[in-house]
Amino acid sequence: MPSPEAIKAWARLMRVSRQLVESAEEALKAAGLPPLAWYDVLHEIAEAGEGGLRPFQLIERTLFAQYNISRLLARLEADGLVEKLPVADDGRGQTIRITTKGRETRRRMWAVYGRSIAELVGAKLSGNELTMVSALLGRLRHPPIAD
Amino acid sequence: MPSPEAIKAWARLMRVSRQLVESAEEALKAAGLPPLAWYDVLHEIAEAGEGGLRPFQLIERTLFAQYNISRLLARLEADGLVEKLPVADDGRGQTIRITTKGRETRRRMWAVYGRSIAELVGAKLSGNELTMVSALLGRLRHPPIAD
DNA sequence: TCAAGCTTGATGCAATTGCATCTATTGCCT
DNA sequence: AGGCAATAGATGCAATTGCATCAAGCTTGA
Repeated sequence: MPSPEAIKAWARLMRVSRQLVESAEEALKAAGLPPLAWYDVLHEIAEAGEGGLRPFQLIERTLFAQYNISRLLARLEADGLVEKLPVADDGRGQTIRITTKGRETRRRMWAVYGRSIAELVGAKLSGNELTMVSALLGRLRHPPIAD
Repeated sequence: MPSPEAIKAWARLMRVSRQLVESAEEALKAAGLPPLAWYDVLHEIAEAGEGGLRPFQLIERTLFAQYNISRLLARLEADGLVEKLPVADDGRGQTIRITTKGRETRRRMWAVYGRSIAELVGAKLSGNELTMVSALLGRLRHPPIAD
């Protein structure tokens, strides 16, 4: 039902993305660092700055399931990378803020993760090509993004 | 360390691929069908035809870990979708062959999976654009593929 | 020929994921 | 106010994944 071109693009996307994730994950593990998922979350929380983020905002920004975020945050907290603060005007919620140790871990992860990105992607395509890939993939997003 | 273009392309790739997998997986589940991984394996085994495939060949073709293939095959066999045959000249190995029921399941999965591909990818980009995506992603593969 | 090492595939156990459900609040509607 | 649906987050339990290791069979080389 899909065109041969669509099937090929899909297959490439599946294979390449799995391969890249695996490589990056492997590099992190080899450096004795936590998995990619931790970076994603630490990144979002760090971006949020002093104000921190609510878990449900994290769910919107990343693509993790609710229970996944809940437990991931528990692990991050147990490791002292983030702290959970009660929210003044909502007794159910909490605000997650990154700690100094969390920032440090994120920094060390980026040293490895960033290098992986540079090697696996940055070194393989020109700036123009990278921009083109981004634009095309942006149209596959939901919702689509042009930029 | 990576250029902003590389980071953006990477981020897009990560997000889009996760989103697409999730959508396809959801469609299969909604249709009461097995997960994507089963399709991948059934596909490879079906391609191999009467001769079947050895598990280690499956590992080369897909990106699954050895233990993953081992258990996935056990589940497929338990469901009667594949059969394991002893190999004449290698007492350790086995040959995996798809059964009629397996072919039927693969067919029903493709009806749903193929539609997902058509909707999620085929409908979003032109044939030219799809070919371009494939070519660019092909260069990110390991080993890189031009075609 | 036979010991050492490699390949093929399975498996015990811990960690993670997925699913369903639960508790505690909050917001809304009457 | 009072009840009822919706939201925020946690969690028990089953299934899956990851890691390490194992067993069995092959291969090679002295």
